[in-house]
This record gives sequence, C-alpha cells and structure tokens, in this order.
Amino acid sequence: MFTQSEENYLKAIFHLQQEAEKGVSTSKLSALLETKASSITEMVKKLAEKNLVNYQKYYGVELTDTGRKQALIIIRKHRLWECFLVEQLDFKWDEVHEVAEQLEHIKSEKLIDAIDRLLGHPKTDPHGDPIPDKDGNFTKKNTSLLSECRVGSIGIIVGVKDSSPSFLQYLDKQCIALGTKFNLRHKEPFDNALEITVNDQVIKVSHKMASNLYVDIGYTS
Amino acid sequence: MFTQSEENYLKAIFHLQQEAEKGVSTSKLSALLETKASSITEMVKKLAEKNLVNYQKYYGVELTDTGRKQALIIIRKHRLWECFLVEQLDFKWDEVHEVAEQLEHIKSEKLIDAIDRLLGHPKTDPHGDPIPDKDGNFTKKNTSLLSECRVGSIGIIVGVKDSSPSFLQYLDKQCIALGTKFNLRHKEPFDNALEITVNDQVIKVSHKMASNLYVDIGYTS
DNA sequence: TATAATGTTTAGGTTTGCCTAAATATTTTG
DNA sequence: CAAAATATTTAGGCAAACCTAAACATTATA
Ligand SMILES: [Mn+2]
Ligand SMILES: [Mn+2]
Ligand SMILES: [Mn+2]
Ligand SMILES: [Mn+2]
Repeated sequence: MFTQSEENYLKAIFHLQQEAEKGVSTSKLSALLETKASSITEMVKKLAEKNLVNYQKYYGVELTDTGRKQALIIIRKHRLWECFLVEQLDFKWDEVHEVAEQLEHIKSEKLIDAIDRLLGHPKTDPHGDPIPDKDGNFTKKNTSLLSECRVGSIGIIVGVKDSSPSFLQYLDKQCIALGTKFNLRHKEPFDNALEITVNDQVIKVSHKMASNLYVDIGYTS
Repeated sequence: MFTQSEENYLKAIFHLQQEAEKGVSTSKLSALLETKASSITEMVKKLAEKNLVNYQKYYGVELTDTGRKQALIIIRKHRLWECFLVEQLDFKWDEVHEVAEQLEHIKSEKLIDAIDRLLGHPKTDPHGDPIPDKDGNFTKKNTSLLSECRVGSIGIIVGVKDSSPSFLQYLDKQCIALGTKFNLRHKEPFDNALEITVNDQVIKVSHKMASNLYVDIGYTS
C-alpha cells in the first residue's frame, strides 16, 4: 500500500512522462506538485528504493512497470469518481476534479469496481480523458487539436487539454461541450483566432482556446 | 479544517461520551483508537488548544459545543456513506464500516449533501444508527435491548450495538436483520439464553447476542 | 572552452502523530 | 490512611513529508 503522497507523485510522473519522452525532471515535478525541488529529490529517492521509478541523479525519473501500473490504478479511480460525480450527483465538469483528488486515494478495490459497474464501465471521464481498465489498458485518445485543423473541417469536440475550472466555465459560457459538432469556417491569419459554427451559430474561438480542445475530425468539406 | 487524526479523536470522544456521563478518560480513548495513552494526552492537549474539547489533566476530556458539532458532521458523513454503499452499491452491512472510515474524511459539503439527496435523506444507517442532519440534530434511538425484554414481548429488531463484521455475519447466518419481527417466547434462567420466533421459526439467541440487539417493543402478549 | 546561469542535490530544520520509558498523580485496598 | 496498584503525563525519540540555504552538476553563452 502507498501513502497519499506517494500516489500523487506516481500520478504526476505518469502525466509528465506522457508529454516528454525523456526522464521527468525534478523541476517539472516541483512545478506540478507545487512542492520544492529538494522535497521532490527526497521522495523520488524513496520511490526508487521501492522500485516504483528508475532514478538517475540529475537526469530525472521514469516509472518502472510496477510504478506505471500503480499510477494507472490511481488515474482510473480519479476518472471513475469524476464520472460518478457528474452522472450520479449532477456535479458540473468544472466541479469534479478537486473532490476526485481526494476520492482517488480511497483504498478499496471492491468500491471502485462497484462504482465502475454502477456507471456501466465508462470509457472516458467528463473531460474526455480515457479511463484505464483494471489492468491499466486504455485506448489513447485522438490527439488532434482544434487549433491544428484546416479551415473547412467538420468535427466533434471530444476532450479538453486544460481542465481548469476557469477554462471549463468559459467553455460552458460559449456553449461548447464534449460532443459538440462544429464546422471550422475561418482562421484569422493575424492572431490565429478561429470561427466555428455550432448549430448554425457562429462562435469565435481564440487560438489559446482552440489549442486546448481535442477534436475528432470527420471529413473536410 | 481538521486533520484525519483530529477528526478520529473527535468522533471517538463523542462515542465514549455517549456511554459515560463523566469526562472521557485517556485510557478509554487509548483502547478505542488503538493508540498509546501518551499519544492521546498529546493530541487531547492540541484539541483543547483549538477549543474543541475541555481538558482537565488527569480527569479526562469533554467536547465543547464546537467539538461536538464537528464530531456530528463526521458521524453524519460516515453513516451516509454506509447507506450509500449498501443501497447504491450492494455492499453487505458487514462490509461498509471500514470503507466509511476512509470516506468520512473527504472534505466537500456539496458531495455529502448530494449523497444525502440521492439517498432520499435517510434517517438511519445500515446498523440502525441515527444519521444527524446538517445541523447535528438527530433523534436518539430507542435503547431497549433484546436481553432486557420480558418473555411474551413482541417487537422488531431496529439496531445493533456491536457492529463488528463477525457479529453482523453471525446475525446473517441466523436470519436476523433490521426490521425482523420477533416474538420472545422463552428465557432460560441458567444462562439467560432466549428463544424467539421469527415467522414461526424458533431461533436461539445467547445472552451476549441479545445484549447487542436494539429492539422496538410493540405490545406484550 | 571558460564562465555564467540554471537545475539538482545535500545538509540541517520543522511539524504531525506516533512510540517507549520514566516520573507523577489518582485510586484502591489492607 | 499509608502502601500498592493503576492511570496519566512528561521526556526524549522516530518517520514522513515538507521547508530554506548552501553546495554541487549540468547546460547555455560569450
Ligand atoms: Mn481530474
Ligand atoms: Mn478528468
Ligand atoms: Mn460504521
Ligand atoms: Mn454504522
């Protein structure tokens, strides 16, 4: 069994590993976990001791197979709890993360399996992120960003890269949600702002916003 | 906000206060929390510092109004989670306590209110214990024990005093559950063992067992 | 490629919540 | 009511998970 702190480190290392192919640096972890670099070094040594990560002084860490498996168990719990909160308790998608950060540490396999069953074994969480199965398998989601689409594309919003409450609330205000079908009409050369239509309504999407929206592209008109 | 440890102390003090009218002793807390007496003394001083308990060296502690209110919030959460596990996730009544011990520490008023609403504001938990409302009010349950009933009584099982898994499993095996209607037929003078009938079936109930079952007595035949 | 800038680790502390052993207070009992 | 038994507190330590400041390694730059 692992401490809450250890679990948070494993999760953080997993997430950072997804982006950078190299070892995850102390400073990246420090920033993500909002913990001083020196504390990161200490904990990382402890995780290496327990064979959850490979650690090379000054060159960062990587999860071992055991570490990766454990990280995925926590991520599975986090995302299932987020689904539960939205689907059973009517939480909004911007309200779930903080509570899920707590719930993900509850130790009971029976509990999380029951939640999974209650929800009908969902494949993605309220932010479009994939939910690993009990063995840690999950289908990596499409990684096209709206910002990278060509003008004329038709597609569906399937996920958010930034899932901070402020961004999610902004999406709500703009009537953009997961599953929203859009038509990319125009890209402004000056600032890369986009214009999309949703149900024949024109919505302006800044470049920053568009680069935080994952999409499935259908066909190009 | 309080630490998990502090919350466990408040809950323990509350429970022990229910039985003994005097101040709760260090040794009682030590036994219940499975923590050495010296550690209890330390923590109790900290709680006194925070005005959650009144503490008199050598004479035990009592909850202040603030402390009592806080204890009831935790107990409310514990019992609501137990209901949730049984009613929504098909846990058995002997499987819920351990998980609820973890879930009761999740910090989110919105969450527990939503669980309460989902369950339809239940008044008692799976062991027959009352669930305090948001303000800490609850109706103290009937405290008649089966062991104290007169032969000839008719009644209903409404709660368990001991809610250890082993006792609950034993009750399952004997087909005794909350809501079970019984007829107290005989009391054996030698060992105070009882014979009750449930649906015309005779069940032998030892004195120890009977002294852990709360009942509502209807009328005496 | 030497030096400066940046990133990482080490050394030494702090707080929380626990422990054992010893000291002290209370309670029981002869 | 004094001695013995029991309960409680105090003193001194430990591990986990943080911190700051200083030392040291790596990387960037002139
Ligand atoms: Mn989340
Ligand atoms: Mn999510
Ligand atoms: Mn319980
Ligand atoms: Mn209960």
